[in-house]
Amino acid sequence: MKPVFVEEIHQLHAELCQALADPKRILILYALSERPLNVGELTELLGIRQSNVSQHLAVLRDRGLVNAERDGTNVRYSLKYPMVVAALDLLRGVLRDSLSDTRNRAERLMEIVR
Amino acid sequence: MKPVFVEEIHQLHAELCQALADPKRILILYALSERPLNVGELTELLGIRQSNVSQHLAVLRDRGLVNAERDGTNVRYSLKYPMVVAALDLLRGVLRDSLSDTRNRAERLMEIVR
DNA sequence: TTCTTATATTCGAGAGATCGAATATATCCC
DNA sequence: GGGATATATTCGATCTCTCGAATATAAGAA
Repeated sequence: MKPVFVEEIHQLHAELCQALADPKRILILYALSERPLNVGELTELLGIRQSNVSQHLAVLRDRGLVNAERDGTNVRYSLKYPMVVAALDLLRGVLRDSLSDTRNRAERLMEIVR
Repeated sequence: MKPVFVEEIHQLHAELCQALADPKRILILYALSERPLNVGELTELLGIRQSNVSQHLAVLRDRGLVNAERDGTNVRYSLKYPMVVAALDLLRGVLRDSLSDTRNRAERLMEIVR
């Protein structure tokens, strides 16, 4: 495998992470991990403009992370790879540890300052 | 827990993902998962400017993903949470599946077009 | 066809990310 | 102290992201 392809893999890998790098898209993915939802339901859930929801869904579609199935006038979105949510869960664990570390460090510093 | 805090968690979660959303930072994290490295070694590995490496390391530091330990004139960086690389591995798996799906779809389409 | 509802796309403004170049800081050695 | 090396930061240009507003498309009902 040529180095140029290796770099392209890392680019795609980064673009996948980029798709997760927005709080609303994270919410969308977690919601879809429960059950498929159409755009209207997601719009109500997120409490933002419908066009904005569609824009975020377009990002997730571009990255191949969701399926879109038209059902009459609705479009039903579903999660394509549950592993994405597993990855998000791992990162949430990292976040928890990181916050805990930060808090403990702050507490130690407070002891010294007191 | 108040809704405002829930939203802040999703914001932090997204910021964590954002830290992974760059090919060079992904390479840095994978390299550090093998062993701690100093800035010079990372610069050589990535083949980019030293200032750029420092900038990427600053992002990872800000998000609390790496430790930086000064050793004389060098600074040794190490991975703080191996789970981050586990999450990257999961996403790489998703990427592989996604590419495989795309290829298979293209093959089926070629059958029809032929 | 026209009307209505659901969803998608386009556009432009503002915010944010990335880079190289230049400069600053920190440590060590003399 | 001064000089050398390693790393960090700042600055400005360019690019990308996100949003709301407006508009476009698609399907169904009348």
